[in-house]
Formats: sequence, structure tokens, C-alpha cells
Amino acid sequence: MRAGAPGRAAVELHGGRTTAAMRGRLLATVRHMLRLDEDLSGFYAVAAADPELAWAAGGAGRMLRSPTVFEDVVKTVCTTNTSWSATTKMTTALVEHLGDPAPDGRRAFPSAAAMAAVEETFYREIVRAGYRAPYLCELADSVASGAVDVEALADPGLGDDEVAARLLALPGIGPYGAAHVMLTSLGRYSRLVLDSWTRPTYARLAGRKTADATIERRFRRRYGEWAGLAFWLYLTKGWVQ
DNA sequence: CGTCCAGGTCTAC
DNA sequence: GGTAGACCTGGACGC
Repeated sequence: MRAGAPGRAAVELHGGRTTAAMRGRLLATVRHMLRLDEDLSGFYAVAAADPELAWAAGGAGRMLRSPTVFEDVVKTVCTTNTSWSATTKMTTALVEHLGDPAPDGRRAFPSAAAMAAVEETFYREIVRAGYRAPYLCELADSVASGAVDVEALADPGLGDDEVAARLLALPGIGPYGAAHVMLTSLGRYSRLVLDSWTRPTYARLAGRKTADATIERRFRRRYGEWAGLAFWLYLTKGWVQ
């Protein structure tokens, strides 16, 4: 995927021939990943009245997500207590060793079944996941066996509290991970992602160090169910402006 | 070469 | 319910 003309994105296909059905599925996946059908008008209505976030009301806030919730959960575990370079190395190793290969040799992110088929030593020695190795094994096993259905967390019929509780029950997912998966993968914007990057970034922008509870109160008061998205955009304004 | 720590979580008080 | 300590790894940093 690459940027096309303003307001457009282009998808490049590598490898063999494609059928209309394949292209249809690909388009649906890309729409899903880019969250093109998301309705953020409720958020924009509030943001427009906020001098700090009025810029976002022009169309910001579509969080890129993976094709599956499982992939986002695994990647999120690989962001915890480590550097971004290590995160990319871990996820790259998963793809290179367990991913389903395409005709051109490129590989997709592995399925839960593929991840469940290898031993814990694979995650330690090849993926270099360290103490996360047993978390990744248990996660893959429970999803592959059907004991846990992480895709079901996208069900709009579920409340945020219920979804958060189920995410927190997953191995390697704590408050940060749950908030991160909810914001990026599930389109649930109420939780603030508080971690070693967002805290100091907020402190810098706000001009002073602030307790988590205070930050949450500020954003919840003004943005309610959109608090997490508002917080994220407040922090990342510099990325796009 | 030792220490610290990076987009935290879990366990045991 | 809140809070120390341990936890893999590897790059950055001070010595």
C-alpha cells in the first residue's frame, strides 16, 4: 500500500494472477485496515469546539489496524517493555518463519494455528521474545483451540468494560495493552493509552508532569467515549501537522 | 564491561 | 486495592 493522489491510496499487487473474487477480498481487507467506513462525526463535533483539536475535525483519527484482532493483540504484546526496534524484529521473525507465503515469496502474518504449532523455545530462540514467549504460546493455543475468540471483541453489542476485562484476561495484556488494542484494533476510543511514551509526551505538551488520573479526568470530561482518541491525537498532532 | 531502560505485566504480599 | 521485584533482550551510555 502507498499514498496515491491526495485523498487516495494505491494498492500494489505482487506475484501471480488474481481473480475478481481475490481482488474483492483484498479491497475489503484494505478498507478494514484503513477503517474507511468508520463514522467519527461524533468525535469531530466535540473536537471542532476544542482549539487544541479543531485541526483533527478535518478527518484525522482513523487508526490503522491489522486484518485480524489476533494479529493486533500479538503485535501489542511485542511492544511491551521493549524498544520499537525489538518490536519490529520480533514481529518480522513471526512473519518470516510462520507466515503463509504468497507466490512472490512474501509472507503474511501467521495464523493462530501456525503460531500454536511451534514450541515455546521457538519464541525464545528465534523470535527473541524473551519472557513473552510463554505469553505468545498461550495466546496462540487458546485462540487456535477456540477457547478464546478475540475477533468477537469487535462485536458492537459488547460494552467497553466487558471488552477490557476480556483483554486483560489475555496473557501479556495489561492496562496499556488493553487500551492499545481497544483504540487501534477495536475502534473503542474511551480508554487512554498510558505508557512510557505517552506520559512524557503529554508532560512536554502540557508543560508539566501530570498524574494518570488527572489526564484521564481531563479528557474524559471533555470527550467522554472519545477520550482515548482525543488523547492520542493531542499527542501525535506533530506527526501530521 | 557494567548499568540502564525501552510504547509493561505478573506475582506476591 | 495498591505496590515492590522479577523478568528476556539488545542498544545506548558512562567508565
